[in-house]
Amino acid sequence: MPRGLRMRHLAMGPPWWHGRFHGAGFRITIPREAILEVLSKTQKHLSAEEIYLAVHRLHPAVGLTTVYRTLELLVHIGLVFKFDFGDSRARYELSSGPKGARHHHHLVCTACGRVIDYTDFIDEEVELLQQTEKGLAKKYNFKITNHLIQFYGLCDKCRSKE
Amino acid sequence: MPRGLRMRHLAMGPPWWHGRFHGAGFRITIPREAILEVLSKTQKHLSAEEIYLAVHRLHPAVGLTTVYRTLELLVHIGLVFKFDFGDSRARYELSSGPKGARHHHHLVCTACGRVIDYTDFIDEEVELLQQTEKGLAKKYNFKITNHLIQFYGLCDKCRSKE
DNA sequence: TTGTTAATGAAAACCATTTTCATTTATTGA
DNA sequence: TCAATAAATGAAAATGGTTTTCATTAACAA
Ligand SMILES: [Mn+2]
Ligand SMILES: [Mn+2]
Ligand SMILES: [Zn+2]
Ligand SMILES: [Zn+2]
Repeated sequence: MPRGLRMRHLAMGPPWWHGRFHGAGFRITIPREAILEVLSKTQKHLSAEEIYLAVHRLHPAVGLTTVYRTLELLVHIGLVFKFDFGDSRARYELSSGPKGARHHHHLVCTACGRVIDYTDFIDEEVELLQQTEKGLAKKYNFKITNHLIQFYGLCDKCRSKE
Repeated sequence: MPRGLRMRHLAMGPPWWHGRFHGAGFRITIPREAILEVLSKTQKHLSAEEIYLAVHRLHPAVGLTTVYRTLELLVHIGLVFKFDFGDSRARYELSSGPKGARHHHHLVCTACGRVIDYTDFIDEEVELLQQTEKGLAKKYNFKITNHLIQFYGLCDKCRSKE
């Protein structure tokens, strides 16, 4: 028996997100495992095709259609965030890992497309957002579930090229 | 001589945005006039096709291609904002009128797609944003030129249908 | 008015995403 | 363990908003 594998399996247990799937009545499949694997191993904001290419290395049978469908599902159950950074394709990012949230917003360079995650000033932001959300909810009778904040400008490198 | 017309013309002068065009070396054309006319007469967030249809009533010769090209130009020179509210087509809005800015952000209903402009809490927001932008500019050496804030949730009507 | 060149419109191309449909596979309960 | 069943998948085609191409038109400086 391959001891290493056995031990690793025992030590790891099923991935933390299995519960989310079973709970919602969805099946755990190789494409889904692979896509979550890819997303959990990067800090980047990958497009559907980039995810497809990464998955394709280990699982050449997985198709781009399935990547799109899986991403839609993951967004739907809240495991993944979908963003538009203005490059005419959707970008995806794991919403949080097993350890918990890592809430952040984005800085987008309008020249080269670079995207920077930032977590500074989040505290003040969160406070303002809560206040704003409360006020808006009352005034417009809106039930706010989410928000999007992005800053646009020129990054370090593109600034010096001006 | 049609006195009414003459007087109106004298009273109005050339539209306020003509200067912006000439200054940037762009020509003033019927399609461009018509598109700005449409945008200045609505509070809605129109799609390219909706603008095209509205322009088409008075100027049937104007094509959809020109609408796209003009909108791109208007966004480029800062007269128009382009938004993505998640309905898979861009939405456009005049950035400000002759009287000055009317800065606002958006509340988007994820059920029916309704978009509400809001201007409340903008003061506090602006303060936080300035602070945040300053901090981010320093930390990441980013030159911030713009920001996007949107809240998502369920509107009045969609809430009661749940 | 005229010459230059930007702007335009129709049609075709583009391309990220979605749909279709026949096939495969995860799950369940006998 | 093994069918039964419905969910999930992959290939190919379709979709639809947007962009490109290219011949024609028109803004405007001289
Ligand atoms: Mn991010
Ligand atoms: Mn608005
Ligand atoms: Zn850059
Ligand atoms: Zn609604």
